[in-house]
Amino acid sequence: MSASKKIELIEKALKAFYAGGFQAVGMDRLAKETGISKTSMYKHFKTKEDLILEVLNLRDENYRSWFVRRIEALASTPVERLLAMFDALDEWFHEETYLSCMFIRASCEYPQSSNPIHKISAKHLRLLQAYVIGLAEQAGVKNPGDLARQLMLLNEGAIVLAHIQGPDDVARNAKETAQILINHALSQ
Amino acid sequence: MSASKKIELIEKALKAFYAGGFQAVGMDRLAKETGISKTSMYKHFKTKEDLILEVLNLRDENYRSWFVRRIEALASTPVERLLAMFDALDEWFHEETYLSCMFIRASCEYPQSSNPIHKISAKHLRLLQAYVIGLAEQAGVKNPGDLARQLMLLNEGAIVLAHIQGPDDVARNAKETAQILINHALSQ
DNA sequence: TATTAAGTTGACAGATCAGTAAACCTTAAT
DNA sequence: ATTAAGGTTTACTGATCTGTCAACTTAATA
Repeated sequence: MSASKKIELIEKALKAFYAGGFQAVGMDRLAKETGISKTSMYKHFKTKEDLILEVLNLRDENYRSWFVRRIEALASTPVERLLAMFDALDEWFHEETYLSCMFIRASCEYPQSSNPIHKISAKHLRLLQAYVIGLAEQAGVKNPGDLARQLMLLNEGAIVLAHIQGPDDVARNAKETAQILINHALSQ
Repeated sequence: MSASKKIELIEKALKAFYAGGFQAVGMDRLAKETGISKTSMYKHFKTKEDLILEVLNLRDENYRSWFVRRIEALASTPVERLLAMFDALDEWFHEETYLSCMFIRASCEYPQSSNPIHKISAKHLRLLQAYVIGLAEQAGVKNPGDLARQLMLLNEGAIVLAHIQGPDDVARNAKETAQILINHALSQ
């Protein structure tokens, strides 16, 4: 399979799995929706699970890249950036296709922590948290690790609530909550 | 099907679906694991989805009942109870079988908000939030709704992080974060 | 132009899926 | 002892699942 065809497959698979679910979308349906034959798919992916893993890797890279760039576009200082996290989330929540975070979805469909699909979800969260710790350090708070963990709680909670209850107000509430926590962290 | 057999089926189905996933666990496997024949199951449940809905209803009742009783056992005053939410969560997170919240799991496997399974997840969250608003009101904060939403963000965030990253420290971090938010709410 | 590489099509194997049915068994009630 | 109710066993239908294969088509390359 040519490299460009492979990327095309992964991108299309990402959309299909996100919209329909990893288990609900089978390889026959995936072939129909992507326009790529099963034989081609199995030329480059040993199994369906291998494809899912590549899909999650691509999603991780794309999401974190977007997230960082979006935050940097929305705010200039580290403190403002910590808050801008939630502005970025708000944009994402209000996308018509929003259906929670692909990694939460993956870890729910494959709940055992030993599962490679689940492990990628854990890695994704570690990388996100590392970024937030970085912002918290730049913001000059006394305990950047603590603040980062607090904001991660809000981040993940907002993602879930926006999906289950609808996107309105969730990110705004999370941002207001973050403001309180950041103010508190700065006053230590 | 006798009423007691039906409850037994729902309870055993709850365990099987929680451990393995709603879609991954089929009706044949469910029959093997519950010791109840498929013919019996279909005498009382028109479809697999009907069974899942009953499972979620039972889980909702059981969980909220346990949650309220556990919090009341752990703390006496409304403020302490708001914090004790996270002590209760901590106990749950450290159960060996812990695999996130069944409603987050359900909404991830059935992500479309029009799906009845997804709707039950939304209802569960509304009921939980109503309870927390009640505690916040009793605690005498100026904006109980705001505080309740903040604590729900922590609640859902903690549930997800405990599942994906492991249970250690998650509920404790959430409790410390809640303390900050409660103190802030009380000082308004 | 011939050859090679990459991809498609349609069929297949073996398994599992949700749901149904007939025949049978067990238990409870009369 | 008989009957009714409730449940089980086994097989079934039609569909879908993952993954593979042979034959074919299209594109790229020498």
